[in-house]
Amino acid sequence: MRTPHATIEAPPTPRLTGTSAPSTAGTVTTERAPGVHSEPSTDVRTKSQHQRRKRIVQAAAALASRGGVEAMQMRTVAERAGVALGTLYRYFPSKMDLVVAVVSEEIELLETSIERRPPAAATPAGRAVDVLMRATRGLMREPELADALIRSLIMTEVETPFGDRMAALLIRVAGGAGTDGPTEEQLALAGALASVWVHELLEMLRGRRTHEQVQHRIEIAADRLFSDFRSPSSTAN
Amino acid sequence: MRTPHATIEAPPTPRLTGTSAPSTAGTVTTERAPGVHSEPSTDVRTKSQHQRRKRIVQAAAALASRGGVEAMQMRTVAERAGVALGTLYRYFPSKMDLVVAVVSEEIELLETSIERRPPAAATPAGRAVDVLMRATRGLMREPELADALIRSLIMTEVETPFGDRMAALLIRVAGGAGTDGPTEEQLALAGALASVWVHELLEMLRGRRTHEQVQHRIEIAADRLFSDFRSPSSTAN
DNA sequence: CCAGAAATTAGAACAGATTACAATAAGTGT
DNA sequence: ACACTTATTGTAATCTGTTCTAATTTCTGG
Repeated sequence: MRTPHATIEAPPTPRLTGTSAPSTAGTVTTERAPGVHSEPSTDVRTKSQHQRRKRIVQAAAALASRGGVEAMQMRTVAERAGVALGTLYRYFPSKMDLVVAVVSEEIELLETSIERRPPAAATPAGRAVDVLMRATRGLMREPELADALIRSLIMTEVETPFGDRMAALLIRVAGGAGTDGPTEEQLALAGALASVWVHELLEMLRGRRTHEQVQHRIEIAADRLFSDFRSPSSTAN
Repeated sequence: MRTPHATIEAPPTPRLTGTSAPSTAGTVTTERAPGVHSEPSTDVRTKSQHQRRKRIVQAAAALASRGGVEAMQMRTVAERAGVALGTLYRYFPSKMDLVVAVVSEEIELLETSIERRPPAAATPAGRAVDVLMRATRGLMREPELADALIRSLIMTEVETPFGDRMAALLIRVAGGAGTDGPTEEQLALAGALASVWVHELLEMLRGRRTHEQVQHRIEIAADRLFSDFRSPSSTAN
């Protein structure tokens, strides 16, 4: 038998030598290595490891853009990235971890895009819808990839900053968080909207919704969920 | 290469001989066999097929209750159900189909339970929360199973009556549908609540939410989403 | 009860993810 | 430069879902 998942010691290096860990955002295998102090964050042993990781994620994304997860086979990824299969597994303990890494990049792209051109709608709900639909369009440009990513994210044991991250983003654009961060309730509502979005996205990927239907449904949900979010004025803190 | 999934002809028998199909609710392989007339519903060739199917689903559920999907291996299921691997695959073209079948049973149980003891809360939202939390408790009795099922459902290519079914149930208990069925908007709202529930359930399974937190979040969402559902009175049709 | 159609079976075969391992290359501290 | 720890590489092996096949059994309609 074999360990199904989780509870693996630490990523690549993190032994007591305090050397490093190639992984940056991925490799979130559910358990922290006990006794191992902090994490020098993006602390990678060498630059070549950074690049190696990058090559891997890149190769993975490229492959996934084509035939989806199916096409993104570990052997192929390793080959394309120019690393040995074992190495690939050292960086990403499972295919899911790799997928998560790919997604993380996508989200970062979205966040950047939002910063560059913030949603302009008048109401908090409107702005939230804006963001979600922008994300939707972005993802739907590569349906195979989107499908693979979304599903994998939902499936995985791996820590998924996804929902929380999207929720935080929504609160931000809706203009919700006071100086001491968002309310419990706001988090709940934003989280709810995020999960509705994910669900609609999945339905769209399954071909059971058109872009319009998705937008409509998200609008309906957003209107209700974000109705008493702070209006665009009253920036009291 | 091999066909990844979907678009398989018809379940077990459905050729032109109009014989039958062992499968009852599962086996939703994304495509109907073209040209094949209606479906005599629960029309199974023989009773033994009914039983065989039952044994299979039963075995699958039992296994999943233990180690989750991981433990529910096709070979093992076949063995436990006392059928050949090939037969298992004839009944359920893929593991997902089998999982769907297992879930269907669970949902049926819930529906029955709801009928037997309808939610008593005063508001539509309250009743919806009642139902969802009851479902949650039921599922959480077998965490491994629940986890396996929920995830698999989200992952699969297979038709998932899940969301829609739960949405329908919610509308029913909330007292929403007029004679000509629920509104588009009601469907959207109930669907939204259902997806929030699924998400929270997942988070709970991941150990990131307590039962209370889930309830709280669902209440918050339900209050907003079901606020203008028909009040408990005015049963005009 | 017989002939043909469909189902079931046992078991081999295949595919892709994951693991194991021995040999070699790199990086580090002194 | 040396000894030592950690990474990387190749490659074989393992595990599990899925497919295939030939032989056998079960049905169904006369």
